[in-house]
Amino acid sequence: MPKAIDPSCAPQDHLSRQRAALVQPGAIERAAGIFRAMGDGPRLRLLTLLGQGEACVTEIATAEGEDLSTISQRLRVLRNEGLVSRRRNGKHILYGLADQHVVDLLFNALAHASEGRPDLSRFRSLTTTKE
Amino acid sequence: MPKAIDPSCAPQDHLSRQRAALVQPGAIERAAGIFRAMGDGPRLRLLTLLGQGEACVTEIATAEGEDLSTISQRLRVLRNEGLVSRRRNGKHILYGLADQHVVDLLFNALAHASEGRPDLSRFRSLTTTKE
DNA sequence: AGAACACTTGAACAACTGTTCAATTGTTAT
DNA sequence: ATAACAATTGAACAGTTGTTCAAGTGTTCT
Repeated sequence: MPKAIDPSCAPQDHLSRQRAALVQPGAIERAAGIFRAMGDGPRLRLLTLLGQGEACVTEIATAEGEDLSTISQRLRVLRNEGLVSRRRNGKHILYGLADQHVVDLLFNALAHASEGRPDLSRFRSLTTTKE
Repeated sequence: MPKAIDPSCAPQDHLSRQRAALVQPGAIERAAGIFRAMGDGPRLRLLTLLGQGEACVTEIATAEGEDLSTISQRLRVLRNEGLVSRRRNGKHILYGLADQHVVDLLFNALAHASEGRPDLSRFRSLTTTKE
């Protein structure tokens, strides 16, 4: 029974799929950097915490039960990818989520990762939308 | 001039910010896993390629100029996080993006990473929406 | 000015990750 | 059944990453 059941993978089909430049290569690398920064449990927890509003480093450290240095290092990674905002307030330095894009990414991934949809109602609203 | 300019970081404020259980802890870990899988240039390129439609491993390998094994390993990581779909077609195994969530994450991050907005018009439509 | 607080940084070390290779499985064709 | 093709797997090695520590910067208070 010599029947062809390989309709979508003919040899010439392979050649036709040229390496598409759908997005500029730099964009992919930057996006990967963003994902890499978010691809760490402790760091992602930190972002969700900042999703509730701005917080200073000490505040975050006590909330997470970690020391200042560790938190500062995690924030550095997030900052290098432009995921968090940073402003001084007296002695303290307040961190927040950088923009709505970050909120969306967080929201999207958490929604995907949660079967019984979580309560993210307080999330979007507190994005420090003040410019 | 002894003026207090530290309104948002009083000590009692720090204590009030309880470790919020906005999302279940497992969800954060899973989301981190997803981001980690996407946080690698070659793997992310692979996802954008699959964003154009299903492709078999050989096809992907020639498009990327890599060998089968390397591509297969990358796909394994993506598969472990549920980011890609997989189905057999004759000799070949066709991979695609798992669902709309993945498309959204990709779209979102690429949009964030691109200043001069890229042409992603062909992206959303070809999501292998067939179940 | 000095002391105390808030945070950052570079270096070092352990843990993890990506690629490659060789061997293996599953499918189709002869 | 044997051969050829398509893809997967485990192991090994190199490169990367996260945490911790000790030392440093900048700010406020007295």
